[in-house]
Amino acid sequence: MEYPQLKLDNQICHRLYMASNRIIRNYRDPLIQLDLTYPQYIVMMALWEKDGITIADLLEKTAIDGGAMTQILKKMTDKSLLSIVKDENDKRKRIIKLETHGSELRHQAAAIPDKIRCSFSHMTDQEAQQLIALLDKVNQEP
Amino acid sequence: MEYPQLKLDNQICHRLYMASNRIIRNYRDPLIQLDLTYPQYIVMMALWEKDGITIADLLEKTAIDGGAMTQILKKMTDKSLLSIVKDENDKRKRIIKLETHGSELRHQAAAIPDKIRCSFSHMTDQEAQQLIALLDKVNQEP
DNA sequence: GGTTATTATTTTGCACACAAAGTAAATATT
DNA sequence: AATATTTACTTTGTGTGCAAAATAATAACC
Repeated sequence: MEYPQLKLDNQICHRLYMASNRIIRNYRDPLIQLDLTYPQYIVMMALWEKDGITIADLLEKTAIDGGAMTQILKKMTDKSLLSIVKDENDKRKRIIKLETHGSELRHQAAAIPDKIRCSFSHMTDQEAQQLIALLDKVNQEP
Repeated sequence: MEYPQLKLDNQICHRLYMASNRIIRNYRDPLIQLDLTYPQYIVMMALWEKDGITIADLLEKTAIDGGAMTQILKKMTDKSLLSIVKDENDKRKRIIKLETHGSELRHQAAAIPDKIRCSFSHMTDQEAQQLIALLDKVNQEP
């Protein structure tokens, strides 16, 4: 083969692309029960961990795009999951606060089976830990 | 912590999501030189490997969404990268054929540095092979 | 203290992922 | 052979990723 680096089978990025799409797709059904999309679910997980943070903090924690975040938060506000409050100390900032409905959803989310969560029935715990470590290396890149 | 499975740090899927987005983002600049998006680049790689295949074959090889593929191929046709031909044996099928411009782009694509291609300056070859094997396990899932 | 630069967020425009519904042609059923 | 089913692909609508430009408020500078 003239250019082996152009073979799809040799491309880590294509495997990541497929794996990411596949897992998000597997989440779709359980998340529809909660009336959440996958990025909205990430926002919820960030807020369940720490409520009342700024949008900038949320962007850093979730790695969601800033432009998308505005739209996502607007939709989540419409669903009464959270509210967006001005920071009185610094009026450029917005603070995101969970509403009752958003907090309560946590218990339902915890019931999503781990098999669906990770979609790794073929994978041992050790392999999962290995995968996490390798993905962290990828995510350290600039 | 009440629900450790809801912690973002414990989520393989969130790491996959970040890693996939990051690598595709890293591809953006070199691909802009070729006037390609990342999914269009995947289609090109599939065709450079095997020209003259059907859309169904292309969908299987690339794991791109069917609805998106129609639009992607239309845009690539407009850029004279390929043409879409009816299969005379089975008129439901379409055969995708590279045009001259599409074939020639291969040499430019081969010049994209491996560091950008894989975005893994922190990663040894052995770790890359490990990651590939683990991602293949993920991609075996239903 | 007024101008400039930086930070935090929003807006806009394009491309794609996905589901669901639609179309057209081949195949299966009877 | 007429109907039904399946296959191959397209269309539509919503949500998101991304870059670039816009807005607004704070911080920095002279």
